[in-house]
Amino acid sequence: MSSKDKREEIVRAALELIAENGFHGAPMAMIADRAHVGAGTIYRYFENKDVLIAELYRDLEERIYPVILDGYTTGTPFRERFLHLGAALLTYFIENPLDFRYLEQFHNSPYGMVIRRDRILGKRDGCDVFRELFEDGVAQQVLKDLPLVVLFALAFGPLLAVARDHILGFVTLDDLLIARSIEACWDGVKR
Amino acid sequence: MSSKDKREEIVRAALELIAENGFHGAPMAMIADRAHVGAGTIYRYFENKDVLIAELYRDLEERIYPVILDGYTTGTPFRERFLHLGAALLTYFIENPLDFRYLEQFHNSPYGMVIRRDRILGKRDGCDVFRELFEDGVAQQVLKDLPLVVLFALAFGPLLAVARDHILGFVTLDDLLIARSIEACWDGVKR
DNA sequence: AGTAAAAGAATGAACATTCATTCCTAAAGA
DNA sequence: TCTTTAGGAATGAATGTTCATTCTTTTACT
Repeated sequence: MSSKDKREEIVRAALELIAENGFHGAPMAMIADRAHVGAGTIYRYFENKDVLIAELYRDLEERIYPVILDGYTTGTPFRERFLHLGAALLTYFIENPLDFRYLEQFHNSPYGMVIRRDRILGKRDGCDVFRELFEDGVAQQVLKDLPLVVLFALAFGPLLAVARDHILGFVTLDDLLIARSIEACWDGVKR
Repeated sequence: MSSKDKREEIVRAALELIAENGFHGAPMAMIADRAHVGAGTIYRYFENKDVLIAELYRDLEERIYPVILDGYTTGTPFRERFLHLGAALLTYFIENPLDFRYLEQFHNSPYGMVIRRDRILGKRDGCDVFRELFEDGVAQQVLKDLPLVVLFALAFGPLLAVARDHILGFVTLDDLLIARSIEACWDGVKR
């Protein structure tokens, strides 16, 4: 197994275990076992568990980003752009439940809070399509006249909640339900 | 200190620490310290940590319930009832951030999942105002024709997201913003 | 005094991390 | 070509720490 593959095995194993059982249901020894790797080997690739968790998050973001931007064009009307991103995101989560669950874990942890805080209070990074889109929507007066943060909450809150319910098996979303859910998110933020 | 008080001190300390630092940032010894109680004493009141966590949750529900039902009447039009419950809930969370944070922790843990599953997939208990309200709204055709679970997600998703952002200090909600946020939730679910 | 409650030190299990050792590969020497 | 040998990679047992829980001692009440 190449060095690259080994790193990927570790990342995959960690993602699975953390998504399924949370950070504390994923001891390093268990991650090592599932990756078919010695416990010490993980530390050749990641300084410690926190670093592993953080890099996992970055890997994930990089994987998601191109997928939801596929077919996204800044030229189309605002509503269409919104619906595109929403549907793409929701679809991605439904097709990659482990990714979703990992992100949720990460989000609700001290690690995630810091990132969220940085992102919301200014610090720019790759993931600014959403910010740009929403700022645009406010400027064009197609969105409600509310603080950006609130608009984010109104749009992503229900989206994530719906995704969670699907992934936990409380409801089964087909393409129609996905589209109608995103429309509902739109109804929440549109002026 | 009476036996009742001691139990309450333990509950209060546990709530604070868990809300602030998560389940794993709240070791029993620390809870004991903050409650001005010996570590062993906790075990006179709660069989183990899991039981403490679960009872804390039940205590919390019992405290919230009467507050949000205050002034709620089944006679008024659907929209009003929805707005009342939404605003009451959001206001409660904003006034009791520790309660909110604890509930979030609980929600995103194995403990909470089980409860959620039971509640959604039938098993009735005290907290059925919401279910009744929503079933009513579907029957009256004032709500979108979507599965109940999805309607819940559309209504509570943004509400909780907004509460979180306020409590984490990403935005400051005043009465107007609260009202407008709930209105937006309403826009999301109304037909 | 006798009993129940409280305290906090002791225990042992779980875990992240380290490190002495083994394994593998590939270059060097014959 | 075959053998030796260095150097990095991998391993997993050992370590030290953190915690929930238990146990023994101390305190307070009747």
